[in-house]
Amino acid sequence: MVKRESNVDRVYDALRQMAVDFAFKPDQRLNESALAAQLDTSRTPLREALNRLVAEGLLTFQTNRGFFCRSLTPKDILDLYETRVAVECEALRLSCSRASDDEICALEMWLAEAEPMYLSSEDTLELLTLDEEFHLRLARLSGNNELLRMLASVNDRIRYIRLIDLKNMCARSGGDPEAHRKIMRALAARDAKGADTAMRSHIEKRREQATEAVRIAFSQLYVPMD
Amino acid sequence: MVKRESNVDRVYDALRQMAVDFAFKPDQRLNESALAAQLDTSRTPLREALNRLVAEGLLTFQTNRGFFCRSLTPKDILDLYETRVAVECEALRLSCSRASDDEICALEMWLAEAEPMYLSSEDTLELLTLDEEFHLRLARLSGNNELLRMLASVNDRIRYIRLIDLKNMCARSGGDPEAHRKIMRALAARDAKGADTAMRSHIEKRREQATEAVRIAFSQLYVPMD
DNA sequence: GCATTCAGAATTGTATACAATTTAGAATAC
DNA sequence: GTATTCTAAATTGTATACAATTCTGAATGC
Repeated sequence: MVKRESNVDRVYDALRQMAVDFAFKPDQRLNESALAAQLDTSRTPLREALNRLVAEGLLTFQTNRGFFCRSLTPKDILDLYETRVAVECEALRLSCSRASDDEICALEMWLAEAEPMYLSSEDTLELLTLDEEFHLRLARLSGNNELLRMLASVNDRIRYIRLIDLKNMCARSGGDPEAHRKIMRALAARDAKGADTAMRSHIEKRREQATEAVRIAFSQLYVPMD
Repeated sequence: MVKRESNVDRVYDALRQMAVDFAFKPDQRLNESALAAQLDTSRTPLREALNRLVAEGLLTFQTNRGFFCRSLTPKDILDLYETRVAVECEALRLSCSRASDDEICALEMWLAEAEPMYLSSEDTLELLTLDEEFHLRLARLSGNNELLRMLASVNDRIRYIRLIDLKNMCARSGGDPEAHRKIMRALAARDAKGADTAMRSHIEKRREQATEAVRIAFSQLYVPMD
């Protein structure tokens, strides 16, 4: 057998993508043999990858019953949004005193370039990707890799929820394209307190809308024939 | 073969304990066959458990080379302490508005009971456990399970560093037993701002001392014959 | 001495086999 | 019709085998 690159990593990446991109339904049980066949590997490396995803919180596991797509209760969603606040606000605070003018300027330019797309795009998934990228780039300015890692992890876990939220937001165009600029202005002014306030209210607003969007989506599940 | 409980979980717990309790030296390569024999299992479930620990950040993995005990650079330590600030301060902020008087009272009583031990104990490991428990109990008052989980994860990863720190602190009795009470007083008064300040300065002081302690410990490595 | 080469040993990567357990569904009783 | 029991099928749990790769250390050349 000839091998050039890591198979487990490939399987892990593929599974992670599937989990994040809603290929599994909440609470769905994953069939190991079927998944292994689909990813052209055997159950041994597959299970190693699945175990990583359990540790990351994307899947759950029950002895003798297997791996399941993790579902989120409203409480879970609240907890995760609060965690986002903790991570992003602290990262922003650090960025205010650490990021160089050049780095801030570069992010402002990226934002200016992305904004037209953000305002015009019809593709909800693309919007979500843009939004996530802004927040990740912002967090990266803190220079703290752990905070960045945690933000990425939280993002992955609420991605499904945020997509529902954005779909809803597009429909009624209730988004606030100013929010990101406001955060950037405070950062550029090295105004840690103002940045904290702007970030908090931005995430909080998104959380409220997401909760509402999820409520609507759930209610629609009960009248699926329209 | 008769089985009553999960083997992978048992192996995972054992490995985690070993990793947290310094059974592996930094950057040490773990021998799968030896570990499997030691834990009385085979390599298949062992590797599943090891993969979980990689996802948690306690170990690292290199294709075709295996699993390694993760070592921490000074930068890593700084990042982790900053993450602690982010998580604990936000949890405390939430606790200030959410925790019931009864819960706060119960934690104050626990602290009062633990303090004599904290002041007198010679056992550094016991001190560390007490300190970790206070911080975890405090974070639990936020009602946010994700923040709690993250704090536990960070604690596990800097446990080795904190032990070095505490050993050093005991030697020169430079600890501040007032710090925890101060945080509790602000919490009881529902003073979110004061609590934030107290927590920040507490963790920051510990971080500085830990960095110093690690520096001393490292320097001692170069003169090991005394 | 120091670097390089190259078997052989040790170790990791993973497919497979089979035991243990759970699940699904038919048969039965009420 | 509903609940219960039981058997067969499906699925998970893990030990093992062997291929692929890396590591070790002796032999060689400079």
